[in-house]
Amino acid sequence: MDEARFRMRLSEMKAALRDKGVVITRKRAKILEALLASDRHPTASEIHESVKAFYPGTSLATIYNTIDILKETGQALEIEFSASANRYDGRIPVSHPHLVCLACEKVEDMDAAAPNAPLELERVSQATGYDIVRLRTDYYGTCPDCLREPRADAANAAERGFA
Amino acid sequence: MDEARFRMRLSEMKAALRDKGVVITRKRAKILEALLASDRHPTASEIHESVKAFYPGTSLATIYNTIDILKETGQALEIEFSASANRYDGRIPVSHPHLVCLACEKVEDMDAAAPNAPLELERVSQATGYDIVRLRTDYYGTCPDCLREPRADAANAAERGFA
DNA sequence: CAAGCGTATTAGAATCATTCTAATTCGTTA
DNA sequence: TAACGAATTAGAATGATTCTAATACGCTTG
Repeated sequence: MDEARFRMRLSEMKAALRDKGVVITRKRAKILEALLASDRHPTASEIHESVKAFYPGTSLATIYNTIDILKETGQALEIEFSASANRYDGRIPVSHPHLVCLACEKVEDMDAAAPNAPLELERVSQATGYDIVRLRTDYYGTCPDCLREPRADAANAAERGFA
Repeated sequence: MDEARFRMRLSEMKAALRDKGVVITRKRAKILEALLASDRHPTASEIHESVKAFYPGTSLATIYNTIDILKETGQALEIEFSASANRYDGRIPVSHPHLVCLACEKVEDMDAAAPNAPLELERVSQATGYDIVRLRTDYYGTCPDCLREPRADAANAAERGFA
């Protein structure tokens, strides 16, 4: 990311926050910079380390706080590796696409139009120089049941029980 | 999943475990059954609840233990929602495919041949009846750097530092 | 410049899933 | 039945995230 793009994106982010009435404090500005400066898709803790170099007293909570605002305003994408409990599939034990219902937390197999995984791995390996061994595809949304009977929480999940 | 498929898959799993010298205890058998019986892609804790109905004294550690064996033998697929720390992308704040290096834990954007997300969401919504709002695509493997200079651990990640 | 107010920030506790540890129990075979 | 290795256990440890309640900051107004 070159200097010009960096600054353009940075002011874009700040503008988006100000539009929502969020105050851009010096610490928050540093958090945005740290996020943009890294080409590693940093963790909250990495951003924290980076910001502490300038403002030693900064708390991790402030990082999470600012990240929340960025997510809410669509200015940062979270790549979730720590969302909730892992799920297990014993029926089809190889990579395949899943549908995740955000309302009832159901996870379904998406059989239709599943990409041909081995071929896809090969294609991406060729294209990127990686040795790709696994592919993950998840679609997030609301399932037909929950669309019919909307609820704010995940009560459906509990209610449906485990069987 | 009908009864016939259930039993077929169950004995397949047991056979695979026995092939590796793993003893199929009664508890382990129940764990396999609970995993297969659920059409919700259960969590470890859900499996635990289910098994406890038959063997009340069962420890969660036993569930994880058995799941580990299933993963190692390729008999269960883990859908990870709890793997490590979340990562953040401020540069491209909308869903796009990522390459994840399992050696150095780098996360890169995969620009080439990115699917057209909005169209893809629409297509899957149509096909499934879900209201799909988000798509996640991750390719896991080893990056070119780590292929050149192989290490068993994630030392690269620390070494490269954060910038 | 001081007072007051609302937001930002803080340290540390709480939570949750997972992994680890060290002791106990089980199952099989001699 | 004894003995051995594997399975299982409870509980502690770990790590990321969220929560909480108190403090600090920055702005505006008097």
